[in-house]
Amino acid sequence: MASTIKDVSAIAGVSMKTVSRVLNKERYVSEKTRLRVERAVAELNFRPSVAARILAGKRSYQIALIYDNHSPHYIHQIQTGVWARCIEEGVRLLAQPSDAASPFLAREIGGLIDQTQVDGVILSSPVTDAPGALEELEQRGIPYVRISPGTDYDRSSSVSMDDVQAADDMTSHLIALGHTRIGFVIGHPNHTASDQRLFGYRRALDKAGLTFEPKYVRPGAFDFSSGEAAGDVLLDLAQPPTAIFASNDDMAAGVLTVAHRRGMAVPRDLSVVGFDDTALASQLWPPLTTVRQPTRDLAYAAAGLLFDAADEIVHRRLPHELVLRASTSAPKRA
Amino acid sequence: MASTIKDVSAIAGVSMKTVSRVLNKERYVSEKTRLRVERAVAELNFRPSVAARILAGKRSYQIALIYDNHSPHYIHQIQTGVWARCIEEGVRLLAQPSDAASPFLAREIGGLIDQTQVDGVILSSPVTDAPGALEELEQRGIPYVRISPGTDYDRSSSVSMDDVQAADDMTSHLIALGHTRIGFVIGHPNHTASDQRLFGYRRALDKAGLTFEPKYVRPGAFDFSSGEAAGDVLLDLAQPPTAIFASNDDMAAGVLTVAHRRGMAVPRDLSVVGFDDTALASQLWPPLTTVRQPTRDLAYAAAGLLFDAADEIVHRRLPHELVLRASTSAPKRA
DNA sequence: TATCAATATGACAGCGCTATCATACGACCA
DNA sequence: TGGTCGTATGATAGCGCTGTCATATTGATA
Repeated sequence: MASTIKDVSAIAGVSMKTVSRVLNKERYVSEKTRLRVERAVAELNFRPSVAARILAGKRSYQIALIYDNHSPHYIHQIQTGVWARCIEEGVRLLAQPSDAASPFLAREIGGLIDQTQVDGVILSSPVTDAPGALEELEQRGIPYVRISPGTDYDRSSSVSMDDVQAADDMTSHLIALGHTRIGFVIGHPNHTASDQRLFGYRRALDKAGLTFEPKYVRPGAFDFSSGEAAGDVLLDLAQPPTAIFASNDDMAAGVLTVAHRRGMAVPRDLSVVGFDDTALASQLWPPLTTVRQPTRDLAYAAAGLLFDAADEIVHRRLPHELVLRASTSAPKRA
Repeated sequence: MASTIKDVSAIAGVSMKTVSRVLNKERYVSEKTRLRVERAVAELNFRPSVAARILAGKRSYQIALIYDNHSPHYIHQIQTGVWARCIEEGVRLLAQPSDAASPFLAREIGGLIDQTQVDGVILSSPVTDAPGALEELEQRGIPYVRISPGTDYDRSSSVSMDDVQAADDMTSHLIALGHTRIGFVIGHPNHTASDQRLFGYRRALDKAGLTFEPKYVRPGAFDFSSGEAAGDVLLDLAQPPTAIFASNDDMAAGVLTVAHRRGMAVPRDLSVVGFDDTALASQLWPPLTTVRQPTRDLAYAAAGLLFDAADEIVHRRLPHELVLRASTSAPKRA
């Protein structure tokens, strides 16, 4: 069946340990023997057993990605990014869905570590902010990196974008177009990014000397139907907004649907913008002006931080970008 | 740190082997000792090391899911379904992206098995039809189940839906509405489902006594932009179709965008339908009439077949459903 | 030439489990 | 009463690697 390190060592005419040295790129192996071993490995198409490595060694060559997010696009990009970096490193990725609000989260993470002996963990938002989870990881001394954490910023390395600035940029863009009544749909209350985007919206209004009107701000949950609900309320106002900024693309799609349903033309009668730049944004009609969140790159960078794991804590901030499409224009003259 | 089976056996006052028996639900353990062991396990919060189990035993308590698909929604549903079933079984899932067209696919799968000793493999379309992959699995005697295979139907257990019938149903629905010029956008050539959906479309035309017009059929690739391209060609025809059936929702979104861009009202000027019923379908304007493909359930069932693995080959076929939304109506009177 | 560090290799234990085989204890039948 | 079976438990080996320590072998230096 599958060959073992013993088979390789027999063919190469060296000890098992020397084969192990070659596999792990340890020092103190002569060029000559290294080549002999590598030839034997290739000949047998030998792959070391992960299980045996874990059991015998300190490293497991596995990391876990823990996520709780209901946007398939977001998860997909996170997975893809982390996975790409793992491939480069020759490390296996265990993708672990979970429930950030579950009281058993810490226990589940502990179980995962005991069972798999992963070398490190990547937490994506909002699991990043589950206090039990962080404690569990620290108690076990497992290195971890967080993607877009909202709290305990100094507790671990992390990667993130500047949600406040991005929301500020987007709001300022709408103001620059001439909008003064700008609706806002907040994200899911579990995600810290929600607060930050709201804050950026307010900051931009302040800077422009516009007064913040609570009636123009509606709660949401990052999903399509909460966008619809918020859109309906906003457009029912006596003085409806001329632009609506939804905290993510899914909710923006909901707003767009409401506008269509009411026979409003976008962007002529209403400008709509989102956040994330998921595939959805460019597949809607009209294509959505949005903020490009570098999700894949954030995930890639997070894995990088984990592997480079110097002991110091590092925060990497990746740039966002305004993506201007066809869902925005100057407001209609009243 | 993490406790071992030895710690448990000490506390419970039994041998390691007896603890092992309890963990594996083997026969021949008295009720009394079983309870004692279970109490000790709970007390220590003990989780057996997967690595040690793999190394010592025959089973690895891991299965792999191999996919190559660029629709995040589809992957997400597949992953979710398989994962749900794995949880029930207490089995770990390794999700493995891959490239179905790669000449190294078989070798990669072989490597995965050697490294991880997975107990079984789930292949999702189109990896299901990569001949090298199947050979590799059979040669190693690893049980595998395929989700929506297109070829070698008798070679393994599988789960699938009836793509031909579904496309037939959808086409018949359009015909029943009064459409006679029905455009069709084919799926990605790598996926067998593409052929089957095309076949179903033709069968429905035949049954209704409509002649098949090659000019109404355009190639596609299951992505948004190929839908746009096909839509443009179809709507440029001297006698354009009054309805367009795209082989998946992403492409239907592309067609919808083309229609909007031309100032056509959907469904008044053009009916558009898709296939899959991804989240996208209900987030578009107008909401898309489509075929609900039971992706999550297919994945769940596939994992079930793998675990039940009687030696016989089983094919499970899950029902589809026409989801009628607002993107279809009778054609405009000429 | 003797000494030492740097380099190169191997012998062997043991990681935490499961498989195999041995053993012990009733219960039951002839 | 002894033999046999089904049930319940333990002792021990070993899965395929890596870590530790011991042991060459080299080249440079005193």
